[in-house]
Amino acid sequence: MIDTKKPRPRGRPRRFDPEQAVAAAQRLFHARGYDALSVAEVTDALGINPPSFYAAFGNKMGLFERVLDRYADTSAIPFEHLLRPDRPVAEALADVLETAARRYAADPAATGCLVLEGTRSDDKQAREMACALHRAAEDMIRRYIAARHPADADALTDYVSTVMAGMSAKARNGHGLDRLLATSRTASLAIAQVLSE
Amino acid sequence: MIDTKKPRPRGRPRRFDPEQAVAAAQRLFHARGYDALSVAEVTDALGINPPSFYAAFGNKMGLFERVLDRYADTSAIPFEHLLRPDRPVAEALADVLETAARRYAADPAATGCLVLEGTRSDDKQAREMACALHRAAEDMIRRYIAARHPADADALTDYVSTVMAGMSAKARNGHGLDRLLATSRTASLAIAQVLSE
DNA sequence: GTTTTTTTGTATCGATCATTACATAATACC
DNA sequence: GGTATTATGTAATGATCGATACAAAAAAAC
Repeated sequence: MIDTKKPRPRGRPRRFDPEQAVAAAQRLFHARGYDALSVAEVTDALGINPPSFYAAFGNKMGLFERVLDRYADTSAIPFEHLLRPDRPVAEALADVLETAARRYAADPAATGCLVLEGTRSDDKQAREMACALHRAAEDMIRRYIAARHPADADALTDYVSTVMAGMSAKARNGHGLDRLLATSRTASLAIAQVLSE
Repeated sequence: MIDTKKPRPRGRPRRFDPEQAVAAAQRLFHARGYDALSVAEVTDALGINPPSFYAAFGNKMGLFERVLDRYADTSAIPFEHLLRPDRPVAEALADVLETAARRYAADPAATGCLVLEGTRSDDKQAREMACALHRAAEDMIRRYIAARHPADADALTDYVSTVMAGMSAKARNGHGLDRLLATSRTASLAIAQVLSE
């Protein structure tokens, strides 16, 4: 049995758990967006004062970075699981869109995709951080398509990415699970048609 | 010949033309978005002081309302012209998407759709004002489809609207005319397939 | 020329934003 | 117990936001 309890650090102990705070902040950022969510709202929700916040996370961007990393680990679309080489490409991409529809509507208080919404923030740093994650996801899709349909990879990746961005926007404008699912299925028709040529 | 020059009003004359100011503000709002654009930037760009601004437009929302109306008149997609009963529905909808792609990429300094971006503002009033225009456009599309394909009207309207929202987002994230056009054409494949059943 | 009306320029308002100075409290180390 | 270390609570910082108070200026009306 390995010693799991870490030795207490030197100074005064924290009155809050940073990991738990990141989890709570993820819900807030997802619900309200990076720009609209103020540090004051975060500290109020966490029951802490600004100095504790800044000591733990540096600044608003620092917390958002932690939140994006956590989102990628816990709530983002599992591309590695969906984009498997042992299934038809069209089927895998349709599954991506359907999964996106389900996630974007899963929590009515935090609709859409945190990353996709982040790519449209007014804050340059937050935007570029979200764009980096977004680009990584797009690259996975592009490489997956290119392995078997290299000629269609770029255009189809743009299409899938555009539909996902649209579905995230629609989810935030009130489209529920049923409408998003129907849209994802309609969108998948185009994918099948492109890849059947 | 009718008297075209209006009689000079009573008090001190304005040093700027409100119509011209709305046109300039349209470019600013389109380029930066409702939330990110400050009144100070507007007054600086117009070369006027805040009191002149508020006397002419009431407040930031008042100017945005004028801008949205002007956008609907001058820069929005001409649905009345595209959605004609004398052409195939699939062709008309594909034309809508292609026209959207062209408009969203037309001005590199003001990409995407002013209305669609407005529907995602953090300001409730601005958002609802843009949503009203957006809803009107969606209703036109829905009625046009329903006239000949009533069973597909709702789902297909959602799909077209989602693709447009996605293309607007992509335009703002750097997609140029070529990529948007390719995406619109891919998206149209699904429309044709749905309506050919 | 005086009055009335409207816009202008200057200067500022209170609210909110992200962030921090500073003294105190709570812990480990010696 | 004394000291070093870290987090805390109170209170405030400068910046920016949308919006205004107020008096002077510029025109028409009389």
